[in-house]
Amino acid sequence: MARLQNRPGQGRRRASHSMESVLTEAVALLDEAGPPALTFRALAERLGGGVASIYWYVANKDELLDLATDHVIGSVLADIEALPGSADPIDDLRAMSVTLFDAIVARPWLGAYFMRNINAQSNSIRLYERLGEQTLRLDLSARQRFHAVSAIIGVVVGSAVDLGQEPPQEVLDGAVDRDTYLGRAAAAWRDLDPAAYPFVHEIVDEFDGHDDADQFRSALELTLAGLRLQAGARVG
Amino acid sequence: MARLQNRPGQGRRRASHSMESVLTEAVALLDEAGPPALTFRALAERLGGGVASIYWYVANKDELLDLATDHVIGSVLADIEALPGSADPIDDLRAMSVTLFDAIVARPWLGAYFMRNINAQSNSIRLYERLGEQTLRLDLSARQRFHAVSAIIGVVVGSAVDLGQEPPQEVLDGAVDRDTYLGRAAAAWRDLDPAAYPFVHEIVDEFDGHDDADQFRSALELTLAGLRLQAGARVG
DNA sequence: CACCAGCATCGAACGTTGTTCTATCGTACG
DNA sequence: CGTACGATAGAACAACGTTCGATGCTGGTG
Repeated sequence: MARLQNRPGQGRRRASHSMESVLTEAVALLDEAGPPALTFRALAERLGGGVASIYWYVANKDELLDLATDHVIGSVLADIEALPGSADPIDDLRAMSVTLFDAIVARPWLGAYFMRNINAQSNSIRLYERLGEQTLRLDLSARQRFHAVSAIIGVVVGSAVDLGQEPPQEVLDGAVDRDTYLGRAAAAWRDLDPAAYPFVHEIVDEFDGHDDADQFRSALELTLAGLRLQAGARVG
Repeated sequence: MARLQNRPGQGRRRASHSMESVLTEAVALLDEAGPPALTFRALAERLGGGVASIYWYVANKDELLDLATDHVIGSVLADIEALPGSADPIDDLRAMSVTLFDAIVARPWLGAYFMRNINAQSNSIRLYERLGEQTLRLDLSARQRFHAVSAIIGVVVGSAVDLGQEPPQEVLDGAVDRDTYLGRAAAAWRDLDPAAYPFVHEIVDEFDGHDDADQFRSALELTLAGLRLQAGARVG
């Protein structure tokens, strides 16, 4: 079987990548169509190269996801470090959390992969550090500080996972938009027996057309209120 | 090509399943070796039947996961409904949350699939209802109740996702146990520059050998404290 | 200038997965 | 006895992650 390419001036160019370009295109694929769209073949085509070449930069798909996640966490970290800062550490914690949450809203796939990076990848650790430094300004024990940061990240990720897993494929395809999808679920809830499901009927109007950001902010405020109480209780 | 089976008294028996057995075996596979172990072929072999037969019971793998999740949520729901109940709705919320968390600790795969079922599957909706009914005993607006339940579930799932995603394969293989894995991460943290990472150094001893249950309980207490404050503030 | 080492790239192949197609079995009912 | 239908199953397909072996390119050395 004769090789057809490899003619000097005419043949197909070899692609030349870089770690940067690999991660950038990987993120682009994730942004455009979610995790299922990130395949080695799709990524290779986007880079104009072969499938196996990607393995020179990453050991496997898990590492690719880890690095891609940390790549965008880097820009989130830059946003967080650019925040003005205030006299109240809890206000700063809120601002940082909202920044992180907004980033996950913009990139729903981020929520699922963010947490497993915190212990390992550099930008994620720095983000963890920045959150934690605010707790150093509060009168807490080391254990309380550790738990406080875990709680805040838990709230962010918990809310993010909630909204990140919602689209059941038809929303992503654009066939059904998010509001009508939520409305459909709300309609099913309204069909439930009001006697057996008093709470669901109580809040179905709130659920219908609710804003995820409001939901997150409320959860965050509960945790921050508890934290402020905990810090205050220690002083007096 | 002659068919070899189908001899009357001797041939290989046809398998006869049921929705129950399919879900039970699917859960068993998930319990034994996690999500990667749940394949249609492995499930079919366990059921003693063919691969395609499973598709008579479920439309696709997503539905299989949804139903398997709701299947075990059913037993969690039974545990929750068997709880004694108290005069304080927040105490009841805590007891329910801990029950749910314990179930996810016992089945780490549950955390990843639990949330996307809440809007659709029957047992998950009932669980949502039971949590929500406790908020009906608090002096809150409908919106506050909706957000409170979302916040609590967010805390549970956020903590659960944290501990559910930790094992990076070597822990599951049994090659490395969880404590030495955490210790390894802690050692890496200790190598960081103390001047650049003051918070990480402050809490690394807490992180090393920490108990996930403590971490969850602390996060839950913060949210419940905030909730109690919110309910109390409305009365006076 | 020729040559070589090693970095970087690539096509092709392998094994496994979810899913579908089509054929078949077995039983309850007329 | 036969027929319709609930239920089962083997084989095949496309897509995926991953590996293998071979090849191109480039900078330094003789």
